[in-house]
Amino acid sequence: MTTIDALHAEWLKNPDYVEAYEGLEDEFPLAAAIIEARAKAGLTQEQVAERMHTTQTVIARLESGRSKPSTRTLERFAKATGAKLKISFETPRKSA
Amino acid sequence: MTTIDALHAEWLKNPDYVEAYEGLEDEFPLAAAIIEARAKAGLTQEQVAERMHTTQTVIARLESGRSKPSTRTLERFAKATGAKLKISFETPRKSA
DNA sequence: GGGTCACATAGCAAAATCGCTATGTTCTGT
DNA sequence: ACAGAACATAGCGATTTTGCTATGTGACCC
Repeated sequence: MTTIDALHAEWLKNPDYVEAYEGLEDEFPLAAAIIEARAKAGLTQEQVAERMHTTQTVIARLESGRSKPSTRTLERFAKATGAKLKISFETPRKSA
Repeated sequence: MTTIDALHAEWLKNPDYVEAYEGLEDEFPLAAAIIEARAKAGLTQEQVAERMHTTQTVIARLESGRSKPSTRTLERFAKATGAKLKISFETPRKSA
């Protein structure tokens, strides 16, 4: 476990987050994915913001689901959290 | 096979598209995904544009990879092609 | 209580995407 | 060669996201 993980483990495993995006994943699946990605990275909003060269406000807005971010922003967020952005279009069965 | 599929099958299975995004999927994976989604839907750029209440120009710009579309646009595109937008953050192994 | 940390919200200027028209290119069929 | 279809590109106003500061809330520790 890295130092960062250890330091933030307390509030990361806090059920607050679980609750938070359990309610969100229906309404704002993107926001939920963002929250989860940051949680997995073990970073605070401000730390992610730093790595994106922006402010904590922006991250909060992303996680609130009150914005339709561009792929430019999503890419930067992915890099900041050490993740890889994956956008795909799932085509449902067209059978009977 | 629907009527639309039949009508457009000719140029849809045309290797042009395969070539096109085979070169793109490295540089512009999103553009490639968009092209593929439209191909699977069997629609022309103009038809997709209509369903998105926009113009053919916009679709061309999306598929060219010269834009960083917002998730609002991606959602509309997904609906237009009968697909489901899926955005996720893939977290790589952090093991040795 | 006082202080700090993490996160949320408000509001506005700057920058980006979006929507649109006009026009060009390539291919196909006649 | 001509006409039409499908797609690409240029350019510009309109709408949206972005970036920022200021401020508020709740939790934790001293």
